[in-house]
Amino acid sequence: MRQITLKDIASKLNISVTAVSKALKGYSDVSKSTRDSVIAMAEELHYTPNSVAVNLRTQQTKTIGIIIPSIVHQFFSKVLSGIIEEAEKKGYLVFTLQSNESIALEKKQIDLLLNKRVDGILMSLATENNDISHLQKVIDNKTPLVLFDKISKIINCSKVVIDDRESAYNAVTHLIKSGCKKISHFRGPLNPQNSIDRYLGYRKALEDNQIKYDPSLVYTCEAVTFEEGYEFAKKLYGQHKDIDGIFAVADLVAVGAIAYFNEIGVKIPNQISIIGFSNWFIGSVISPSLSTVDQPGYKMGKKALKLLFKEMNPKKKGEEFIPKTIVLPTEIIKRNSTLN
Amino acid sequence: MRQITLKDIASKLNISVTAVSKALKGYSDVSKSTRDSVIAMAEELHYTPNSVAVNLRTQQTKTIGIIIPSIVHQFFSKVLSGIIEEAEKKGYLVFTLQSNESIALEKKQIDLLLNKRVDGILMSLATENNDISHLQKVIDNKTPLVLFDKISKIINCSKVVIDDRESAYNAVTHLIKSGCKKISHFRGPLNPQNSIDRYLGYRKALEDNQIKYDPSLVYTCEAVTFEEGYEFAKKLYGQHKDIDGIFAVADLVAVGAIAYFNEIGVKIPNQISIIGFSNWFIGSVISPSLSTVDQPGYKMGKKALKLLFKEMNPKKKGEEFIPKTIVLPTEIIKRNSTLN
DNA sequence: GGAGTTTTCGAAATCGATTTCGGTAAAAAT
DNA sequence: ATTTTTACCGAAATCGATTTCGAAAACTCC
Repeated sequence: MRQITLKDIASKLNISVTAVSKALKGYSDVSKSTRDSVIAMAEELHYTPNSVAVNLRTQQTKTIGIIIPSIVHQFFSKVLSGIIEEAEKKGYLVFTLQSNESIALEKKQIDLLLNKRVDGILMSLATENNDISHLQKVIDNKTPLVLFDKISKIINCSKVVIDDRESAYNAVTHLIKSGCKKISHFRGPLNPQNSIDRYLGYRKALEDNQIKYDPSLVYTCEAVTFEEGYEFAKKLYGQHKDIDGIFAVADLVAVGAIAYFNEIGVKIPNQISIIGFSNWFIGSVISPSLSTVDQPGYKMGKKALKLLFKEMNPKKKGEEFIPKTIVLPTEIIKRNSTLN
Repeated sequence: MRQITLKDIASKLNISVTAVSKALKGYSDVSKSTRDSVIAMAEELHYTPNSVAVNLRTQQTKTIGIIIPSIVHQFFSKVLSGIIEEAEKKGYLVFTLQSNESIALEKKQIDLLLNKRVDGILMSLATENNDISHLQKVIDNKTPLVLFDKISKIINCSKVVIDDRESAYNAVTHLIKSGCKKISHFRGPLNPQNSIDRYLGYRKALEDNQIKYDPSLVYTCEAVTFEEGYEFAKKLYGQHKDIDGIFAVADLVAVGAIAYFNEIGVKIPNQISIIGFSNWFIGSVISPSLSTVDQPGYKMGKKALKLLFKEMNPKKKGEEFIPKTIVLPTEIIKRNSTLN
């Protein structure tokens, strides 16, 4: 049983394929009687247009591609979810790919998507990396591209981000306002812009509040895991019994630290306050619940897609598109791991 | 700047489109010299075949569709991740859609995927529901279909599942072996087969160990949330101070219960043992860490895809495909919320 | 009734790649 | 020298839908 085509309908009704196509698309140069019979026959045979053929003809596929470092990840899955839902509403389907933090994979995946002739591409980059030849390729290809969250500053395209520096600044300021005097930072890897910015926000907040920066209070999480949070909490507390605040680059790390302090009986937030980053679900169900910075994933996905659509369908045809960067606001979520 | 086509290469070299196509596809009836010049020119112009055209010609799109109830969900995102990676290796891209537990959306999405002429569809159903007309439509359409995890028994297609009944049986048996005498069950909603089976496994385990079933010890979680776990733990403990074991339909519910007992100072696992289901990440980082049943999401995704490919590419053409059901083994993960 | 207008229709081109089939020229065989 | 084989090439059909353009048919109007 093959798929029903226009030809099938045409031959059943003894008219031309042209007439059938026009009838179904509501052209004015078909008589009401043929239109009705065509529609009836299409209904009867359960005709659905072959989008592959339509795509070839119309030169657009009504699909977009998205590449994210990882799918099994609260934040990215939220972004993904937002994008897919929004795209579906506008009649677009989404190819999802995960780069697993590998630039080589990213390059391959870009090629796959371009081969599929997607109408646009959304990306969050693997790691902050200067090799952006594959991104340039997308742009040279005239395929609309929007980067979000983990972006590259040197590529000229639309972007949706949060202000990591300011968000971190606010988080640390919250610690200071609640009375912390000696604040440690469990930072992220050295390369990604996000973790650099959060680190810089941490330093700025100290500076603005006349707290001397002490490098021995900064630990670098390479993998950004629960275990790192736990281990660094242990190390930190071993060396600095008077520590009273920790700003972690991610909730998972913060949760690891909380686990350690719970274990050894250090009271949170009374003795040590802890604040994380991203607002993962886990932070809301542990004890004490974790104060954190809410990173609006779902919204980011929707915004990124909106930007992409704008670029895909310019108001005036042929108009040069001007890339735009949207900075989404974040919000401090005050829970029980910090004092008010 | 348009995409480069075979025509472009042909006209540059003053040969026919046919020759170019053949050269690139390694046909034997092209001379080495023309082949070389074609390949060189293709390289130079950065030619990539237009897969839309190829798809139309070859009548397959090298894409598959997947519909899951939710993306922002540990288990489903793991399945999704497994599927996408495996598909990519075989040269297929994946359209991801989420049904949000809505049958109406599921129907629309099926239509979308069929319109796109995907080569196969993978699904985990919204809720156990007897309306499977849309699934039948897929099968009538001769599009390969594989269901996983949340399946429908009445539809005749391949499936990948775990044995919920047996897994639950093992979980409850673990509680009993570790000394529990009065065991409560926080079950899932009444309709889904999964939660029915887990409930049945619970009853069977009690029965096989001569423990009388007491309906007042069973609570029904409608939304399967942390909050429900918390509330039911409170209710349960209010009425049955001598309760010593809880089997929760999902880790989230179990974690909610643990939160309550931690709050009121009831010792886990000494006074009450708790076991969950699914092995979500969260269970490994709370205190006490949660014993649970590991549900192999990543593996399930890969198996489901493998089955789908088998149906998509039968060894002998025209051979009738015989649906197959794979039951994946689960494993009890013993952590600190139960005694050994 | 003839000129002009409107309605309705379909052949053909197009999108880009693939593949069949027939044909020409050169090389090999007789 | 003639036939046969081999190597190489390209026109055309195909996949399914869309759209342009020309033409036929029906109708209006004086």
